[in-house]
Amino acid sequence: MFEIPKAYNPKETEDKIYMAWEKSGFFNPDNLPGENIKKDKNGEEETYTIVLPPPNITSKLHLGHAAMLAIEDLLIRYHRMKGYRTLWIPGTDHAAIATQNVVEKKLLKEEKLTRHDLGREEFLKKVWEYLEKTQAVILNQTKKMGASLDWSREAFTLDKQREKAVRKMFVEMYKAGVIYRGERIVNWCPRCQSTLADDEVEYKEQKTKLHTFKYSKDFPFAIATTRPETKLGDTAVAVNPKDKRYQKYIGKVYEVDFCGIKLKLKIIADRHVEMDFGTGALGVTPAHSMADWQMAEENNLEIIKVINEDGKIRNGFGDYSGKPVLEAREMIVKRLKENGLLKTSETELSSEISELSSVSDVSEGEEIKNNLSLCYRCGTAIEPLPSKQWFINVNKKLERLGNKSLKEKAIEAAKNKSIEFIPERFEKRYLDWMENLHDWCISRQIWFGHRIPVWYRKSNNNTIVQSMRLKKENQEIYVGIEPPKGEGWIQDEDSLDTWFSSGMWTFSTLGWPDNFKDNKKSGDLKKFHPTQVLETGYEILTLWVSRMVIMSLFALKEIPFENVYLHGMLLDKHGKKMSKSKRNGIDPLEMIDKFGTDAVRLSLLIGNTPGNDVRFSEEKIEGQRNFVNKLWNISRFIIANCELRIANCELDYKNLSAIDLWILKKMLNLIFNVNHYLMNYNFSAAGEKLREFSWNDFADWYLEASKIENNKQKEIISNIILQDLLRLWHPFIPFVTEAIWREIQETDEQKFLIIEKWPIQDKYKKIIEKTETAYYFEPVMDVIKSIRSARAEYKIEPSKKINAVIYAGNKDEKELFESQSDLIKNLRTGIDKLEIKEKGEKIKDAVYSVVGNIEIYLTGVIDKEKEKKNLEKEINNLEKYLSRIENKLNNKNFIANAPKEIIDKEKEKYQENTTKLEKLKKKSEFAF
RNA sequence: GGGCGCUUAGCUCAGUUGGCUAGAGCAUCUCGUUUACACCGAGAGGGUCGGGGGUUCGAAUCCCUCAGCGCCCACCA
Repeated sequence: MFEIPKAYNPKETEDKIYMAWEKSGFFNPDNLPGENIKKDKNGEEETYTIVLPPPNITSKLHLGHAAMLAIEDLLIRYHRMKGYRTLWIPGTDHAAIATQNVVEKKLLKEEKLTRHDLGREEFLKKVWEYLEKTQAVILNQTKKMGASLDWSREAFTLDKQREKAVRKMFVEMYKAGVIYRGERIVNWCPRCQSTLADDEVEYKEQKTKLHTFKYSKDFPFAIATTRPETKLGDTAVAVNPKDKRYQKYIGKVYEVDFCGIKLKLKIIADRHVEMDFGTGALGVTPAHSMADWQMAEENNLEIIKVINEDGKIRNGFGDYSGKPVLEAREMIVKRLKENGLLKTSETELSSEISELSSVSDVSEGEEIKNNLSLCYRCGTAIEPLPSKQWFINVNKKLERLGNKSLKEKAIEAAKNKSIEFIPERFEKRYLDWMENLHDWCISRQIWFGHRIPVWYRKSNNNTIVQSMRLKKENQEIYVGIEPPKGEGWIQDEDSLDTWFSSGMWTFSTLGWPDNFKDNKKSGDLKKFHPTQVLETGYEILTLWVSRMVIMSLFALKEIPFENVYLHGMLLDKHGKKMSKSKRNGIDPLEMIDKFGTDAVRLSLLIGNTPGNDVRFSEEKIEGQRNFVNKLWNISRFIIANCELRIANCELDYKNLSAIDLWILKKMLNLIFNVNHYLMNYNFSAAGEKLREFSWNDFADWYLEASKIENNKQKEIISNIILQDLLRLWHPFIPFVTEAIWREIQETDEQKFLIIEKWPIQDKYKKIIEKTETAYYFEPVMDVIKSIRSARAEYKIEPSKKINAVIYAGNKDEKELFESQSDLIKNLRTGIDKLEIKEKGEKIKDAVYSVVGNIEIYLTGVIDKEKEKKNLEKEINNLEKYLSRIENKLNNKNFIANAPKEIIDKEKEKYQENTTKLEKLKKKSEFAF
């Protein structure tokens, strides 16, 4: 026995066990023993698949990852044991922009070079060199968490196989007319030199100056803007159609000289213009505002691009050209002021204008609050620019989807519950997002990533395109997986949005497109797609989850996953987001080192409900570490005290004692509850039930009792329960359970807990049915608890023995107590002489308590005052309680309206407690 | 501006379709080295369920309203 250490030592066991698991090959579903696998009605094997949300190659394991891994590994291990052919696919994401940024920064810091100094090829070499070093880190850390991922299927969003898939996808979407090249206002980050998707833009509230001015002396009214420099590209002025002040101007065209630049402005009406803001008139700059672009489309306006990709004014705008926007803004404000066109505190505009603009008291630059758009990566202000980009048309009706668009199908999937969200409320968020979805811009002006598989060949005709629209392009286009044959082809410089490749993750990892010929799935794709659950943080629901749906619908005409489980964010103990800069982060690896992986996993699973943020602290982990050790010691006790290791001997069903039956019933219940909670993704409740059973029921009662009453039966039952308990716990805390499993093996043959069968209730049902034991153990527990409680209350020294008399109330219970008298005497009760009677006389000078029909007298302890007070208190409480029930029962409406069970329950409670009250009162009268 | 979530014991959180005297873990207090475990055992205290109103026989739970906190989406030139 004492060769097993007193405390569980995770450090010594975990790595060894992980290596043994890997060696066993059971992480790979192909290696799972066939006889264990469930079959469906058609005789097909049931599978269970999760794809790991691929972490960025440059990231290190943080608590968010740890929570994700704990949850997914739990689901995977549970289903593997339940007999599904279970697959969990690992991989990493190239995270194009993020990675490129990291390498660029490093390059600048270490070598003082920009990527442009190196050129595309050289720069990419640097990126790959960097990856060599970082890519393995996160995956090794993943192993520390005990993740049972099938490493033989490891993938990377930018490896050869995925590159092929991405290109094929692009080509197919292009052929289907879903991918197109178009021009649109994009969020342009002048620093990253790249477009950003809508959801990559962050907003920051700031104060900015709102300028009110007239374009020129001969323009009839003033407009207001925060960005005077963009007004160089205005082609219209918009007013609200209901605005009486401006109605007469609508439709007119003015040619003005705006600070030296000639503008042609059409007055248009647009209902989105707010009359109360500024002057109620808005200069329309189609090239540099999303909203204005929209107006330009509707009113067929000319589009003049003012600002370049570098954030400076373009050529052709006089001395503004080449100036950064802020500088140009100052120049324009200055010039307007000089010309008396700007409304300032000193200079009023002409009377006509001031009248029109009287709504707001505008000075040279009234401070207003607005939201500045920032790049989510580098924080640089975003410049909306028109640019040629590749898009996915989400609204195009597709023959392959029954003449529905990708957007419609994606909405349908959620509405008809083909895809279910846990928690449910996220379905609404998904739908809101989908319903407002615009075409998805998939091209990014970065070098690292999947380069767009499009090649251009210029023709000689070099016409200058006046408008920015793609009317005439004098070039040939080739879209294909391989570069085209022939001379003069140049590949598109841009790369694809990271989400394009990660959106394909469920099927690109399962062999698409090779496993998809003539609309038929084969191989892994057939076996494992659609996957069962996608588990991730709710913050990337729209960013990633929705894209996966779209991509899968297009490529396979099926959903990528059946369920989406979203976990919350992990906050520090004060409810703040953990971050490196705040230094409030808890490093999971440090915690693993200190408390062991199982403790970390358990603390992430218990007390964490789907979709809700959790506050996390080291104390939580410590508490779970204590439990892990408790489980270790429970096992240690059983191993030491029972001769048999694997219980394969028959139970003598007839001779089960009350406590045996009790624990078996508890176990039956436990299996039911754990299954129920796990199937409903309520991991926390499942864990709590397991903890409660293991610690409070099994250890504190059953094992304690078995010290007093040790027999073969108890050894067998302890063993049966321990084994199933280890199975039930395994998905939560795989290392310690596997370690114990090794200890209880009879043979040298290595058997792994990971592929053991999940406990079934039937086994316990059968035992319980066969037994002739009729008693419940609960009354014994009540008596024992009552005695312990009295001992503590009256401060009886633990070493001091007392005597007890129990009036059982009826014959059955009398027999029960007689059979359990050893336990009643010795389970931390310190009873010397115990008398059990059916009923009897009141006993003077004894501590008295009542449980149900049972009366307990403890003698050898006398403290009349305390006894009296306690009795009075209890009687008082009981009377209050009874009067509450009485009121209820006397309430006609209650009797008329409440369901029968509820009324019966109340009546029962009333009966029981009335009897109890009577007994207490009698004792009280008798004793005092 | 629109939407979602949260507010329950000192702390962190459960509380399924309204129905046990509202629960758990941690912390606190008392007692205890009883041969698996002090990372332990026995016992105890602690809550007007954010405020107000309503529906109902009955509300932590449903509705309205107010307040505070957090998140998401959109965006005003």
